[in-house]
Amino acid sequence: MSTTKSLPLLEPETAEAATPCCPPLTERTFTAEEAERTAKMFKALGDPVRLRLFSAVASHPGGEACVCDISDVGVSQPTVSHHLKKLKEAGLLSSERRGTWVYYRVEPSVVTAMGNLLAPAGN
Amino acid sequence: MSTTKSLPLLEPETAEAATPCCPPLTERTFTAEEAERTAKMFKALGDPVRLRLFSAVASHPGGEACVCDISDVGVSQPTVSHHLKKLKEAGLLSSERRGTWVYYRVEPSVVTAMGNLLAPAGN
DNA sequence: CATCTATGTTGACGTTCATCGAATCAAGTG
DNA sequence: CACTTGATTCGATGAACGTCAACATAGATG
Repeated sequence: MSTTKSLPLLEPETAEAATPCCPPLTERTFTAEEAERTAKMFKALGDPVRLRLFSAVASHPGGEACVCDISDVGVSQPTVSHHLKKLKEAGLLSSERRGTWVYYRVEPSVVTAMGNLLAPAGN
Repeated sequence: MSTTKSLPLLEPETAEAATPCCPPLTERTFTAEEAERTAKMFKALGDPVRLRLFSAVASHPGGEACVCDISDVGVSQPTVSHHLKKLKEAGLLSSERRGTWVYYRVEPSVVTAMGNLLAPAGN
């Protein structure tokens, strides 16, 4: 697909977006690059369908769920797959195939890092 | 249109997006409506320019800043104004005019609520 | 091998979004 | 009054996004 020049720097799909990134939003003004990277994570949760899919996975026992368990969000199967991919690219989910089914799992460190961006200790 | 700004809840139309909303994402699957509402807040931070503006305000002494102090993000003045409005509509910022300048301030309760969505106590 | 089921991928389509320039308005200052 | 800061509007443009239908793939099973 070769994304074009919209990203000056790296964008190896799944991995880089997951890097812990930045200090709390309250600590200092973000640089353009930090903002670019962090915005991707927020944007990933900025869609209702993705938010539902994410909370479905996150609230499943063990923090993981089969696609078949969570795909009842009112959109077609390819659309579900598309959104899960986005969440994966943002580093919020990881996936693993086990036999017939594919399981998605929450990446707790990334989610916690996002939380700390917003609610640093004692704020 | 500034009615007495004694307390931090917002204009009629902007109020909905600001309501604290939902349980932690890990607690249970979001309903469509909850997802719709919550996604708006994440989407508001899902843009690099808005993220920079927000962190600029949040990191200013006192959690508030004049537009003139933060508008150096590489986009035109109407665009800055546009993004600040979006952040306001999402409930993340509030604004107040003092003399010549307009000051934007972080709404800590809303930001904290967002943080708790992601990082509930002890997770 | 043939076939079924569960997912991922592709390509297209319409919609929303970010951005701009330029103009204009509103509020406040001196 | 002129000047400044910031918000608002308008039209326009290109990019990004959400969605689906159709196709492709991987594993299980017959």
